[in-house]
Amino acid sequence: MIREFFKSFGVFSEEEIDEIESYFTKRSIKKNEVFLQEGTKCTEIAFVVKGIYRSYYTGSDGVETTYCFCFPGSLMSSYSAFISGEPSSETLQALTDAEILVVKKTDLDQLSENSFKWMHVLKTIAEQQYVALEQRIFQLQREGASEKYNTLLERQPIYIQKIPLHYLASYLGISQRHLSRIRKGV
Amino acid sequence: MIREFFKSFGVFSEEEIDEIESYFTKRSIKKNEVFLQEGTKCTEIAFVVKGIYRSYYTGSDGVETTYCFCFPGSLMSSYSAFISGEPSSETLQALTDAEILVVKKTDLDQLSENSFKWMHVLKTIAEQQYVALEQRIFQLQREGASEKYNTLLERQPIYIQKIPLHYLASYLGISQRHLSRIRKGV
DNA sequence: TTGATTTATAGACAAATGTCCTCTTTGACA
DNA sequence: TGTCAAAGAGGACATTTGTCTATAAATCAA
Repeated sequence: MIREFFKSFGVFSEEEIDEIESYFTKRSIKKNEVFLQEGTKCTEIAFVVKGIYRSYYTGSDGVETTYCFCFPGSLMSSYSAFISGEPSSETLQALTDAEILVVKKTDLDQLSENSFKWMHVLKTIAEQQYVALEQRIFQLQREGASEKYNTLLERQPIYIQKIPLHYLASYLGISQRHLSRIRKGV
Repeated sequence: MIREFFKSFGVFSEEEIDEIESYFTKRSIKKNEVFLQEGTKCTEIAFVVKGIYRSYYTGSDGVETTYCFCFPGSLMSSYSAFISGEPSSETLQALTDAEILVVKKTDLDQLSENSFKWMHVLKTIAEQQYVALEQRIFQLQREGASEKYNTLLERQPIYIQKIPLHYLASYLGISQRHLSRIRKGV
């Protein structure tokens, strides 16, 4: 799975992907355990093999807001904290028992500083992350609550099946009460 | 101004910046003129020297939503369209008489394919864009309308002075009627 | 200057959404 | 298995926000 992920960038040879794989260490995480805690630095990045993760941040009022979810086949980190080196404003927590492949940020930094291919891949990742966020901005900005839910149903039906509703509501920027209403079709 | 911009990445020599400058062509644009039209491909990127630009997209209902604003000292393009090569979903329009420095996308693509420094700079730009969007997500997701307006007042007071309110309202994802109420302090 | 357009405010009302609370179901686990 | 916590639905009501409309002020072009 991780091989396909790195192949998809279309720049690495089989041998290089062998080497890439060797940088990653397998780790198992139990439900509700935290991979990265708000306020700490992001020193490693994970590739999700199994399970679902949730990223959330805590407002000044203490309320937790769900920023996003991570599914198998994709990278997981507090990307802003990874980029900046500053303490993370997000917490990454497993919603189910999970399995990840972990790589040190220092390894990645070193690779990118010394390899054009890696620099290229990390640029591509940054761009992909940007495009994904733009889509969310469009949604948060112009859609009403029920449209948001329907868009989610269409584009990411797996979200609805696997994730507790109050997290989804928070992700969509609405209250759980209201999401319940929407689901009822009112 | 554009020299400072490229110097800020900390990788280019004075001579290289001379060369970079030579890729850019000056262009004047009148108020309300369009730099990039929704549905067309993004073949050039601009550095804003003077004036304010607005990026907006049109929903299936025909309503225009303001995605962001561009001020002097920063790059302007439909970044998603620039990345993907697909037709832009945004229109870039001058809100005032403006002056920009334009570079061809093909030039930039060629530079990044052949230069580690450029690849590095473009990666950095992508990351900066990501971080800025994340901040907006946080705001759109968890803040109420009046908080959004106050945050805007604090962080980007220049927005409020220079930009018509209905664009600001659209940018914040609220109606102009409501923004007017908020300003009145109700 | 004059007239037209844009910009900002605001009243009245309807619709959307949030808060607080309760109840039922489900699932985890001791 | 029994108990407890988590998850989801929903009633009642308050608040927020949107829509439609009108008006005044500001801006701009002829």
